Amino acid sequence: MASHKPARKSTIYDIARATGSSTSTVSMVLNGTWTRYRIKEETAQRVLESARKLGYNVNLKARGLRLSRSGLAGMVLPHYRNRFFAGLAQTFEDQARNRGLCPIVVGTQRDPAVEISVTETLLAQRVELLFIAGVRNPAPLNERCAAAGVPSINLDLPGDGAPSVVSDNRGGARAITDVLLDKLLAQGKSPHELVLLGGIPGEYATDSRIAGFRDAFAARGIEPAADAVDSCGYNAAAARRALAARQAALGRLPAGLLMNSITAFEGLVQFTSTLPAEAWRSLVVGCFDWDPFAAHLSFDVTMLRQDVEAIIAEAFALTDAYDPAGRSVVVVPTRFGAIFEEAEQTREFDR
Amino acid sequence: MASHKPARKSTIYDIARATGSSTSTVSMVLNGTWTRYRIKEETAQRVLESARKLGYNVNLKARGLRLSRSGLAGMVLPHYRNRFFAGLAQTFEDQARNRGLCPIVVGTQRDPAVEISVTETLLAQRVELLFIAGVRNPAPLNERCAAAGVPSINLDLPGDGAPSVVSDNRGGARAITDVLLDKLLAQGKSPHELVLLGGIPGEYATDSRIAGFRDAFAARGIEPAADAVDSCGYNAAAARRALAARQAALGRLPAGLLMNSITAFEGLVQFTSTLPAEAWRSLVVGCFDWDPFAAHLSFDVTMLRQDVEAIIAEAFALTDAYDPAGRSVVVVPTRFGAIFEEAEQTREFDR
DNA sequence: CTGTTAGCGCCTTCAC
DNA sequence: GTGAAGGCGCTAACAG
Repeated sequence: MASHKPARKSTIYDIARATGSSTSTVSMVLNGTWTRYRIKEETAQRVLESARKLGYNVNLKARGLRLSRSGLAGMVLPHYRNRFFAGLAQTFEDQARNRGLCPIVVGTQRDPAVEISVTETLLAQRVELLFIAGVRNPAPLNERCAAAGVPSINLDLPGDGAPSVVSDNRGGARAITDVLLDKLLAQGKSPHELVLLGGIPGEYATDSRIAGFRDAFAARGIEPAADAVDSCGYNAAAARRALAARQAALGRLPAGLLMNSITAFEGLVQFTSTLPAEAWRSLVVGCFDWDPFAAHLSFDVTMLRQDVEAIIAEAFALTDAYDPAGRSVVVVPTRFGAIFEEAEQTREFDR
Repeated sequence: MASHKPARKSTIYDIARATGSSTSTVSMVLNGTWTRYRIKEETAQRVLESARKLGYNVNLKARGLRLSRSGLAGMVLPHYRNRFFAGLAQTFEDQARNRGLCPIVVGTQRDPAVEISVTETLLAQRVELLFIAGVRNPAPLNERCAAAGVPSINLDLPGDGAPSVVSDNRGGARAITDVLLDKLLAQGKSPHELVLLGGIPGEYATDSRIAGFRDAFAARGIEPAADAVDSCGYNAAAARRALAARQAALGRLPAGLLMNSITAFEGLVQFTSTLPAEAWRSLVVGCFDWDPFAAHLSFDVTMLRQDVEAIIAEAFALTDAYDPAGRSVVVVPTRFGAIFEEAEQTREFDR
């Protein structure tokens, strides 16, 4: 029974010929609109069966061409290597499918050239909407989408080129800083020991987090140390270097550390792994973003989690009532919790 | 300058009209084939400029329809939450782009119904090839691809429905078991203490790993303990339960543990975190798959890494010389190394 | 050197 | 109830 016809897929013409009916009849039956056109039940059955027998599969390109609707939903992100982006991709796929769209997500490696070319390809595929996450500068992408009349939404960073949905970085930073300050005080340490490490100066998320960090101090009528904020970049190596510098200057590590990304946190872990336990045992640590294993390291670490479900849901909502001229910014709360709570959540995620 | 025409994208007709030339001229110019047809330089420039001005963007659906080539490459996988799948996705995207294809990867959550529907959607989009990873049973998917005349390749599991490329699970298991046995002996412990935990009986990867595990023992003229292999499933909760049972029966944990997945390893970490350090401090642990943070837990753990680059490269090679009747299986070596080596590799991955 | 034309596979009005 | 016809945007002959 091996069908030896891999060359050409069967079309509605084939099945029209096979059933002795016309293409429009076949089309109607296949689209379920046949009841409205009172096509004979029997004809419909014949068509359906023939379609199955011929291994028919709609050509969405042709349909899309005709209907000028592709049924595609696009998303670009830098990579899948942290919980935030992996979660965004996952959730996007689920929600897109629920809406009858075919999700197509592409990683760009934070390379602006790739970002552009991917966007253009997606546009050329006629995606019906595009979500953009983790891009340094979304403006050129938004612009191309606008020119093509395709709604684009920026995730996790606001842009002037399109509506965006962002997490509440400032509020989250405020909350986690509060926790760390309390822990520090409980240890009898000075609030001035608390340091915010990592991120990029001028970048939206970093700036918001710095503001939240300061908010927490201000609420207590105090100020962070003059050198409390070091936006040394997001990666592990940079964090290691920054920590080494502090250690050299201070003769030890600061008592409290708020790391601006899971990769910066990784740098901390790498750095301390070269040190005796006494050097870091009682550190008070916080981190933006999270990782299931990080919860089990020998640190007292509080991790912040972004609500990817809410972010994607808001983004879809924005496309539903898309205003090409609108520059709205929707803010979604961040959540944080004890490390074991986070670990629990991981577990259920992976059945 | 806000273009208020989001409704209709411009087509080659628009630009033909604008430049007073014909659609074929425009098409040739836009496709770069115009030199071959000796179209006047000046005309070409005029077309190009007009295209830019009108914000023209090819409709790949129409082109695909005409050429019956979509330029799309598809991949399905369960999720992005471990290094293996995230790496596969990443590498696939890179290599697909290098070949001038637009990668489209979709997560299925290991839900067979989703797997089927995603495959059909991808086929309907006329992907030119489909890579299938982490599916319980690829046969129905392969079948649908074959019916549509689309090459499909199974990754990491062989199927009788299509060619496949798998990692050398048996060889890897053999190698890592050797390492663990040596460590155990160095501690003066019995090889019979070594346990292989996790995975699914009858599943290809699990079975190969069990075979490799036994190989390592056989090479030394010994045999694992009768209850050394416990294929309790892949998830953390199952591993926790299995460990609890061992602990109850033995009064302590076995001295050597080879975990069959990163999630099972997570179960081990969760379980030991409820125990005093003496209970696990000197455990000898190995793990299939890896995680940057896992390398920094308080365990002596050896992790196995699958070569995603090689897997994807082999898969593309198989599609190049695709034999629809072929059932070839390409085996790619696994690598493993000290935990710090792995950590190093992570770091460079994330710049 | 450039324009005309005929589809690619599908859907939808409009006759019959 | 069903068939014929037009066209979505593009490309590749084939004529000029």
